[in-house]
Amino acid sequence: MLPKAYEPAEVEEKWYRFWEQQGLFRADETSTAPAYSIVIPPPNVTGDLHMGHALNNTLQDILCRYRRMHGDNVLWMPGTDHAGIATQNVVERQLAEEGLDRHEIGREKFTQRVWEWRELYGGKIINQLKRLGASCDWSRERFTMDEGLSQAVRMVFVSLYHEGLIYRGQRIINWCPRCVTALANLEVEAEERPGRLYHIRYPSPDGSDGLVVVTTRPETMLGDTGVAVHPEDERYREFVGKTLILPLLNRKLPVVADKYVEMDFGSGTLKVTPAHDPYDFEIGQRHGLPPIKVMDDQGVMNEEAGPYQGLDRDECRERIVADLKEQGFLLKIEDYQHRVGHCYRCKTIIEPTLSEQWFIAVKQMAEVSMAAVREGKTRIIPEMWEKNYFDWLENIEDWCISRQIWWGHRIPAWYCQDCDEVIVAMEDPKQCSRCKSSNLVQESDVLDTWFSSALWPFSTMGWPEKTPELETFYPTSVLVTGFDILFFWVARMMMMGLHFMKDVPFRDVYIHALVRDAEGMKMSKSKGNVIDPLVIMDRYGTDAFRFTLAAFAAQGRDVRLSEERIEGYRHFVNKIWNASRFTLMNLEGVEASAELPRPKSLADRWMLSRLQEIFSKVNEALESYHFNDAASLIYQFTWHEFCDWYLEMIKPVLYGEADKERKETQQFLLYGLSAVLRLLHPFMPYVTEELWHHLPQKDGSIMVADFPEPDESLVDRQAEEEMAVVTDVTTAIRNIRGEMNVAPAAQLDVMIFGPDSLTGIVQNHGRYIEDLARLSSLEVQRDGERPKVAASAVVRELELFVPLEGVLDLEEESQRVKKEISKLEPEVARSKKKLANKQFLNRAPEDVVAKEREKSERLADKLNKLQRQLERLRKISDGG
RNA sequence: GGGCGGGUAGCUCAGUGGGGAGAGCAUCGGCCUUACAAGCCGGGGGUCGCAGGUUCAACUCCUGUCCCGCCCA
Repeated sequence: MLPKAYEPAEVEEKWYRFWEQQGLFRADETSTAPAYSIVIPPPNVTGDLHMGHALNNTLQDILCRYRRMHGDNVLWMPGTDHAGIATQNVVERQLAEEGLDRHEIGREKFTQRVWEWRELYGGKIINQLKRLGASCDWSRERFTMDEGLSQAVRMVFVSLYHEGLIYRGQRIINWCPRCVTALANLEVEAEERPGRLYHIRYPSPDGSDGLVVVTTRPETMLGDTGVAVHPEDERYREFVGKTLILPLLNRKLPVVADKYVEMDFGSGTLKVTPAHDPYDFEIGQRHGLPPIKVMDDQGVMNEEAGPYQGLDRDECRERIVADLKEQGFLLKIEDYQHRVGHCYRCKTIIEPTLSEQWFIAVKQMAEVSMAAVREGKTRIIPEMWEKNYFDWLENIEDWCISRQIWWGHRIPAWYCQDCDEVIVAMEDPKQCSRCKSSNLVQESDVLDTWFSSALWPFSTMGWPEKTPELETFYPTSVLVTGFDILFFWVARMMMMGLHFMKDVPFRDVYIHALVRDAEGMKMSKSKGNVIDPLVIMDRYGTDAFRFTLAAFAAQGRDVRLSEERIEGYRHFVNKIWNASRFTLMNLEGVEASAELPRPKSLADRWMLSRLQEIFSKVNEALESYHFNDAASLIYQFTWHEFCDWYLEMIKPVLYGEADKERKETQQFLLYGLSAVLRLLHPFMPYVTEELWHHLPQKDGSIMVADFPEPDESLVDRQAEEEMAVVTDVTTAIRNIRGEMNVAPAAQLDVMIFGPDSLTGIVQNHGRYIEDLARLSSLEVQRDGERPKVAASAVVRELELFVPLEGVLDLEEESQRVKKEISKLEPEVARSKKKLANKQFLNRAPEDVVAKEREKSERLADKLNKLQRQLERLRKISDGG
């Protein structure tokens, strides 16, 4: 017999090992079964499993297990991402603890250290995914820095270069002085913060007032090479073409007219710093103003900064402000709220800087990627994200892909030291292709990590080789991910997939929400509101945790997680456990039969019929990514139909003497439980597997059992209708029992009056009612003398009486009936009013009117019956 | 400034091709009834953000408005 409560810790590890040993996660690239494939969003090797991963992978696992049970050939491709900057930061910190920095040990030693680090800790998150129950095909695990994937990266780079889509150029890029690397525009997070507006006077050479410029970053004035005004600005027309003097450095600055200048902002003038602002750079290009870089890579002022050389950019700002003030050039400082770019990895303020970097021209690929979604080759679900996808791709700018770090795919470009030739090739070149010089130096930059991630759906399957995996599993069925990487990753995979595979990387993109804390705040270490999934799994079991995530994963809505809710679903796991325990205790001598007999009893007919609807709705929900609907359907059925009603209804049969009847019901009980377990398996893999093995003759894994599909022939409307009468009557009697404070142990006599259509049902299924409502007798008549001292209720057209001679408090019972009446009256009134409205009768569809008539009659009848009962009570107490 | 999402029971959230408002948790009353007290039975609780409009009929459609969150500039 099963223990009284489910202990997750004892079974989880056992079954995960079992699945792996049985090879149940393995995909077969040669199978002809329908293929279903998902590539995992590769977590960072540096990472620990957080709530985002837990949700993301739970949903993927649900889909994979569901499809597997349908007989699909499922590939869930796992792996990790080398996470260039993040990983490099981790190892650099480690070095710092040893008093070293990477430059001391050199590039080769450093990357070796990173690999060592990866060997030691890189498997951590993989094990955490296993803990979650993820049914990935681990035999195919990939890493973005693997040999094969690196080959794919190189192939893509070389191809795009030769197609002219990758180029090298001088541009204003986003520079992180802490990470000492360029970043893509996407990798900069704009953050609102309080700053200041400095009004600075740039005098004319003759010593007159000149113009006042306004800036939030006074230190950049050291790089100013001009001042711009709007060509239509009357105020400054006379200055155009003249020069001004840059304070502190006494540089001559030409005044130019450019439409980019906003006349209404500040003074309507603009200091132009072409080397430190993207718009200024463009203005500089238009007017021949040279860029002057005034900072080095660490954000320290360089020799161009004159007396300020060697100062850090923040110190420099202070000094400049002080100097300007002292020399009378600073006219005003205002508080000003503005948005400042921060590095998405280290939160340092980004410095826009002129720099030579590698870029991908993405406009064309963006067009193709938009078309693919527009044409429905890839669906984005929920649809609302399509708009974001389009907006971003429409406004896309060239992607800066070079990073000045060491950990990553080194750019396969070589510079000839003798003739300036750039060589980009699949094989490392020995000599210059133009001048044959062997004096070649490889580009030291590596590629943006997202460059390799963009290839993930096909690089993991062996591209550029033509592999059976690609043949079978590309395009993948669905990509499951959070909206935060829609641009970083999804859009870029679309571009690369379409460009190199000539087909979309996935048919569907399912975008799920963010996991937040119970207050709706994003979880973060700095806020200290992080809930650790591993702790949760220890405390409540993986199944309860997964089910909670699924139950809250409503489309388009964030998941607010709190432990209370997880605890609630742990109760559900336990409920299933105990329902199984009950079943197993009552299955003695039953064998799992291949063929089910036709159900005869109401309980069996009803339960089977209800199951069919659940099957069809759960399938529908999972096919359309409505995880929460699927979860709550199963929850509702299992708890409130299967356990609360069905199991209670069949107890007398199971405990009874009638062998044939019992044997039959046992069959259905087993079938019902098996169905529930199979429905639940994608959500709760562990407990369902454990229970599966306790069922008679279930040796295999539930992982490969059939997911239930509806069988129309088992749908039994009549049984459902009759059951509704039984439950309504039962509930009404229980209600009386509760409201009248009748001891639960006391058995009641009940009399029921009403039309044959209903009394027939009550009569036929009286046994259930007697049992469920604990009756000593149930008398059913069409009509007759109503018992005098009795509590009553009206159920449909049935009048129910519970004689409570000597027990009944007449006043209390009158109050109870009155309460019923007062609940009913407004409803009756509303319905009558509606039917009195000619407009309604004329314009509403016939069936709606008919339904309203029927309802009105029903309510009126019920009201009438209650009023008669109230009258009877009054007579008794009057006659007293 | 532009875009998107949300405002439904005390809390967290479902729900709509327009036709009698739902769940879980919490709460109240009664039960240790031999699967489960992590349970069972019963009850209470909402003018569906606000204001207009369309309609016989609006939580649902339209317009405006307020509040909250996110994204982009």
